[in-house]
Amino acid sequence: MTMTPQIEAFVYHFGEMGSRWGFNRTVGQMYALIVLSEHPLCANDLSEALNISRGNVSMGLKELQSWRLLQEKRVPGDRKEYFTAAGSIWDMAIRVLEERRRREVEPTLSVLRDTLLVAPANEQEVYAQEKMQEIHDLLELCSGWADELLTMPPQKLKTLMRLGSGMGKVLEFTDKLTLRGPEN
Amino acid sequence: MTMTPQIEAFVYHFGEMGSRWGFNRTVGQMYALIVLSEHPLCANDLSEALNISRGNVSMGLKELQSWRLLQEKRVPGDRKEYFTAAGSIWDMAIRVLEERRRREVEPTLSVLRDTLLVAPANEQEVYAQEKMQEIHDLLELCSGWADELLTMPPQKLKTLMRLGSGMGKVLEFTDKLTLRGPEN
DNA sequence: CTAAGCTTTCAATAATTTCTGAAAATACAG
DNA sequence: CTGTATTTTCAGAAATTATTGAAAGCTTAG
Repeated sequence: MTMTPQIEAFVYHFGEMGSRWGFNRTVGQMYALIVLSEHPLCANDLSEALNISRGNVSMGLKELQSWRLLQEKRVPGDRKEYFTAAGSIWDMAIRVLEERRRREVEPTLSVLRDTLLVAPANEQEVYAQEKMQEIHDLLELCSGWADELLTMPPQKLKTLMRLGSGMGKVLEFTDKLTLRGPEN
Repeated sequence: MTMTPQIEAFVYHFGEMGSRWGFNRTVGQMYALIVLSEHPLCANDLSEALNISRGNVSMGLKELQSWRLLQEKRVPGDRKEYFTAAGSIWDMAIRVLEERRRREVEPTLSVLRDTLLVAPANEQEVYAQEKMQEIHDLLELCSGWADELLTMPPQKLKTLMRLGSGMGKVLEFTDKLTLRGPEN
């Protein structure tokens, strides 16, 4: 397992970005390499290609699996476990978003809900609760919308995204509908 | 400056989540406290309330300003600088998203564009480039869509988000339109 | 059952990030 | 200007996070 300079460039870049996506450098590198490899890779391949210890690879694989990003492959007569990326690039994006919502947004919503149940004890808390309510409502709105989008068939979602500025027009139309709808 | 237990709970929680949003614990705490405070806070208020050094506060404020999240207030006859949150909660969300796209997605797109300009040198790179092209296209689609959404008047965006499952129906309608449109 | 081939675990260590506090720089009232 | 209040900077310390590697734990072919 050796990486070509091109592949190496992307793998290292993705490693740097990794922390932004919720995992650390080596986990990012591992995933990038797996995604770019046509054939399944085993732990040793990763360890050698990325120059990281076998133990680190093991932990990284566990992490990637907790994100449901890997597909395990077994080769008959070979005891090693091999891995490829689970699903398409689109699937990967959806899984990362789902998982991040679960890990980042839900806990915050939970804290906010708890806090908002308690009556404000003074002037200061009245204001703070107003703000927390706003944050709560915004997060809940976004979270619900994300749900909606993520469960949509990918093809439909792509259509929606490609609508571009057309979306404004569509909205003017639906605006009129929802004003007469059950909510509002 | 003392925090009530309620406010403290949220401030600390937001500190923990902070790293997910692109800044560190104390910067997250500082921002949460500023958002929840009705009155402008100065560096000393933050330093005392959060038990962090004056120097740390100074760096944190600089960081928050680079995200365009603070509004500076000056009190006549007082040399200190005071800060409040810039804009509404909604504005804050939009700024964080804008900034994150700039800091996280753009660099990746740039690396991908560069890499995709070079002809694949072998079998392995042919496959890798296919995948990188897919990633590039997805990122660009999302990035362009985010642009669209973020420049939309907030009221319109809220309407769109509240559409919920109605969006599927709207899409079936627009599907027919775009099939006849200039693209596709 | 046994032993070889892999994987996992985890204490120790390394690397990175964050934080402090004192000194330097800046801003401003008088 | 001057003197003081305030902010910024940054080298070193502390805290956190990531990584290693050796030992223990599985798994499976024979």
